[in-house]
Amino acid sequence: MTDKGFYITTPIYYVNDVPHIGHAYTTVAADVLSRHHRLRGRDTYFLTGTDEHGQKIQRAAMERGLTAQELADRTVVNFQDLWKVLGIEYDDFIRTTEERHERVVQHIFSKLLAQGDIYKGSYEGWYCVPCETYVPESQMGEGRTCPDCKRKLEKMTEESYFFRLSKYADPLLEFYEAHPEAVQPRGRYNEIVSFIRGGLMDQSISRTTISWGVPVPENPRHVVYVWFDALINYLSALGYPDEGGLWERYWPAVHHLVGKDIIRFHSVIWPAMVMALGLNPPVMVFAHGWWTVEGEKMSKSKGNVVDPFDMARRYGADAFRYFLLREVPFGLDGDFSEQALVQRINSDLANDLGNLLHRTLQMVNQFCDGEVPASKALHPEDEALCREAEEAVEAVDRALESFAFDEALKVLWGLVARGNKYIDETMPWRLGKEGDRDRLGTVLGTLAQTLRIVALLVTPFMPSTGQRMWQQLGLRGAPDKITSPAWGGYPAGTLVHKGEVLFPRIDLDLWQKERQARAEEDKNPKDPGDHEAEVTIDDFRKIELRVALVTAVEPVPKADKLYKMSLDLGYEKREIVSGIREFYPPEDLVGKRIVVICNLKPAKLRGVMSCGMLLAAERFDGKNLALLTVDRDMELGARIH
RNA sequence: GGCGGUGUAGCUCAGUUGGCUAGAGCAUGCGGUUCAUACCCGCAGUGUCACUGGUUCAAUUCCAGUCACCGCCA
Repeated sequence: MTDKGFYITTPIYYVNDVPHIGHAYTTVAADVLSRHHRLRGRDTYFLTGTDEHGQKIQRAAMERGLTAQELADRTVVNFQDLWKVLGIEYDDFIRTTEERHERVVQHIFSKLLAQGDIYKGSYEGWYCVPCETYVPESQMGEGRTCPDCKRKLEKMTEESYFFRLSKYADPLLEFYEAHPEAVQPRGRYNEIVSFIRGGLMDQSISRTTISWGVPVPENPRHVVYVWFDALINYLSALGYPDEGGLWERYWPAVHHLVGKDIIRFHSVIWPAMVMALGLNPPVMVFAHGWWTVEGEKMSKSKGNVVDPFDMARRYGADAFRYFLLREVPFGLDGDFSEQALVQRINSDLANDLGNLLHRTLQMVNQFCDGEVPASKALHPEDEALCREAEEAVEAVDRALESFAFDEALKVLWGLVARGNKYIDETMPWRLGKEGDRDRLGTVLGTLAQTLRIVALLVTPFMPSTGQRMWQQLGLRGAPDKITSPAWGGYPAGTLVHKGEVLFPRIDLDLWQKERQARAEEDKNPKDPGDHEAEVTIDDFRKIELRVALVTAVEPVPKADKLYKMSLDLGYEKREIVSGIREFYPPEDLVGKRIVVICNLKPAKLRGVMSCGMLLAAERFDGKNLALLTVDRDMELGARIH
């Protein structure tokens, strides 16, 4: 590897998605590598972000009565929150709707257009008008129909800009022949090379049928196609092409972690784009596998999508991180199940690691008043453990050099097992009772040294666990600041602070029962109980509900829950007061079409007259609510029956 | 159909350029221990190394074929 630096990226995630285990997987992996290399003193940069352009976003926004930007602003938070919860420490988070990105997309487009790597042509394909998408030959249904809506496809010709990918087939092959490690794992490398050998077609990179994207500077009727736009984030985030930008420092020492579904974009189109810019292609694209859930493919319709927030809350972020990287070799597909996660927690985290720390500190407390004594003469078994620890440090480094997270963790747990065995062999409790202070001190000191190394090695994988071990061992500073995990860094005479166990064992019977109870509850939701007496249709008709547009929102003074909202009903304007301030910022409300009761008797709230009431759904616990809106365009004042 | 990969213990997988009784973890059984989160340590296993044939003193490892599964072929 180059010592130029270590630039690691995740894909930028599409804001239309809800974060799931796949997003968490890639990002945790990148975080571990980033933390690890940083700790080894390497110049490291970690980038993640979101992809916010494109037709799907545009349509999803319309369906929810938002602008595309509003939708993006709202959902980007899902990702940023998840990264906080999972302890992800990125250096930068880029959004493709940021000015710093769009500017670079336009710059690159213009540059490539000027030098002839982009040209104007026409795109011909089979188009589904209702779905507004082109359908490739391979995905068509019987008799040229749309795979989604089953309707007939139409042949369409559209003006489009093309990237001259064909020109880069040979340079790409040359590059890959010289750098067989540039696409990993090996199987993917073979696929990519044989794909390129089959010849490359120029790529359509602009659309005139959609508007949510970066406009082509030379021809604003066109919007840059979302993939061309998105890939550029890896450079735009580094301040390309500005002089003195980070890209000069980190390019091409970039390592792209991607799912196997998007490897072609990253190892064919993207390197070609980069070559067209006169830069060297990325040093590595690593395609990891996919997760199934309980043996089945994950899908929204099956309802088996794993929610990383839920896993982190229920089992802890560190345990979840550990499981993802330990269970399956990076690059292969894996299967997720809560059962397997719980087993890992119990056997690896609780029994092996947590218990090793716990029993060691317990003996320090019990036999040495909480103070780790100085080591005296070393016996062969002490030296063996020391050697083992030093070898583990090297082996973990080596494994991570090839992104073999599972190997690294196996090595580390081998050291933990050695520690447990060492205790059984040396029997420090017997030394304590027999009063062999010297030997006891040496044994406990050796264990403390070992645990210190374990904490350091564990930290990139499980940052808060490393921190907790550090603290319990009574060490100063922080494990994510120590750059060389050398033996002997544990000072004699240190007072330990034995605290709560790192990972409580999960009682399997109890866990099963709780799980069943949860499943039951999902099937038979709890009755909230606040039911009303039966009403007739005439009773209901007395309530006049209409569609209203929110035109202005301002807080009511001295009332932290209230807004004064100006509404437009089409035939008249009026003001209402509403207690939704803690759930919606004003800018989220203005422009929304909501549902109001118009014939409610006006009332004065905090000195402000309220002429009507809006409708919202409230969660059982009252901790959130959602406004009622209409699900398609509707004239103001429309009556609701 | 073309190219590539995989098939090893109940489960998940390691097996470097062919060579000592084929390994690890988990799960199972038995024993030890009591500092510890009923934890840890030790021992015990079971395998026609997919199938058939070939090369070789020797093949899980190399070669050919068969079967099964998987990936890529915009």
